[in-house]
Amino acid sequence: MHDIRKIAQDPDGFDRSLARRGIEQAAAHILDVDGERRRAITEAERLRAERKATSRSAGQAQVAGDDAAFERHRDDASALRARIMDLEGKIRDCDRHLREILLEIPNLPHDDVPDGCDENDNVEIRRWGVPPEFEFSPKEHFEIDASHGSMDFELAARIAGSRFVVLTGAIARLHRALGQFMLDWNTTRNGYLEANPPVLVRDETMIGTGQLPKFAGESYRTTDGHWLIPTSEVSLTNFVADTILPEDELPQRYTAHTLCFRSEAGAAGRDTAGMLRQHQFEKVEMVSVTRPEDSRAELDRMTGCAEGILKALELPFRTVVLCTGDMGFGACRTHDIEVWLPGQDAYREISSCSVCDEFQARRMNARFRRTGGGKPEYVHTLNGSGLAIGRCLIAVLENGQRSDGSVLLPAALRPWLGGFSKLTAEGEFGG
RNA sequence: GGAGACGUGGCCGAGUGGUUGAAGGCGCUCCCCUGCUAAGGGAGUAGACGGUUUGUCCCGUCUCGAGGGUUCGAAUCCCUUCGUCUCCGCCA
Repeated sequence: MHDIRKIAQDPDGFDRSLARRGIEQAAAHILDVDGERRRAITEAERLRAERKATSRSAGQAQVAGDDAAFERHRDDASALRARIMDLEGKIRDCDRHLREILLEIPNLPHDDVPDGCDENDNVEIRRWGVPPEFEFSPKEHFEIDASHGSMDFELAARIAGSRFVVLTGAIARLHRALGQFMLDWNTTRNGYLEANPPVLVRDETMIGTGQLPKFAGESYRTTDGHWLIPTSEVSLTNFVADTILPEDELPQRYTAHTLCFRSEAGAAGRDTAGMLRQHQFEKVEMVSVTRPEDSRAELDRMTGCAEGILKALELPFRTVVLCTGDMGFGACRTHDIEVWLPGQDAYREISSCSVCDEFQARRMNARFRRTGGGKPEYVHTLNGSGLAIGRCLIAVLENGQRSDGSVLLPAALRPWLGGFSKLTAEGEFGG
């Protein structure tokens, strides 16, 4: 959500920033409605002050036993009432209208974010690792012998439909190990506080992080009105909703391992094979809440945390800055980390780290107060995957595959795999 | 799911229609006194919005979980909603 005062200071700049994201101009309309609202407020407040004094006089007259004066004051106040209610209705309409407009306008990109339309215009900022060489044609994760019998899409389709999978045996355990490994890594090395939050949330929570009102179709809703979170960014970031934090409690860093649910509306035909894109998946998330002056550095820190996990797992990756056209609704700047998938011969997104500045904080009313005192200021919020677990499983399988159908597993996972470091072609642990 | 109770400022806690933005206590900040610790005295201590100003000054309005309503006037009455707690039922 944007600050109307900032829009008023530089309406053209606001519209220019929107244009970079391909959004048509909005400042003039917003300021029109706001002007109308202000005029109504000023007038209503004037009348209310008058009514207040008149009502007080009526009360005093009644106590004094002056019936004539009481009735006169009462009637005067009564006459003001209709005019005030009229204006209050107008103010409500303006507020509602403004809110509707503002809630649907995306965040503005930072100046140094590259312009562009889609993922083709994203800018690579670094690579790590070397894609492995294979003396055979590397397979996709679901084709590899080691995973073949333990990754059942037909069974999942029978019980749940498309875009689900049933994992069994060693693959299921490997998947679980990845989640545990990442969560432990984030708490012990990256300074995040582990949290286990609700995955069903209310409307306001989804509005706070920006999923609602505009993207209702991308998430699932229960019959009693709850939403299934598409990412635990929603739950974790809203920890600070409606609070005023002391400055010395910033930054706050949370991590969680949760299920995530996405309807994948509009993704028909994309990534239909395998478990790259599912309605239900697991993700370890990182969320930071910082002072405004610290958020940009926090984004680099967070990106580094996510990259560190891939390094520990010895998975080659590249990091890109999303262009203005490819950024999410609430972000000012986003770093995507793309892991190398030999089976696809491509880098694919496995983490997305974004700084939202005060965009989400305004929506959820999350503020802090400087140690020296003063007015509360909005915090800055950041979120990033650390990492998407299902996709990480894919990367581990595809990068570790060998010609005999077995898979070498990253050494870092051994403590979470009972000491094993290999999947046999039969899908059993070994080594 | 059934029955009931409750939601007041950083915290505790008064207050059932008229100068109550809100007694009192605690905490915190500043000052005074006392002259190591302790104790005592005084002052201050919410947010949002609008106007004014652009001087971190002033004025006004709103906010007693939230949103509506009744009334000349509501923290106080009514409705809706969210949350908390207790008892019963059910349940991983």
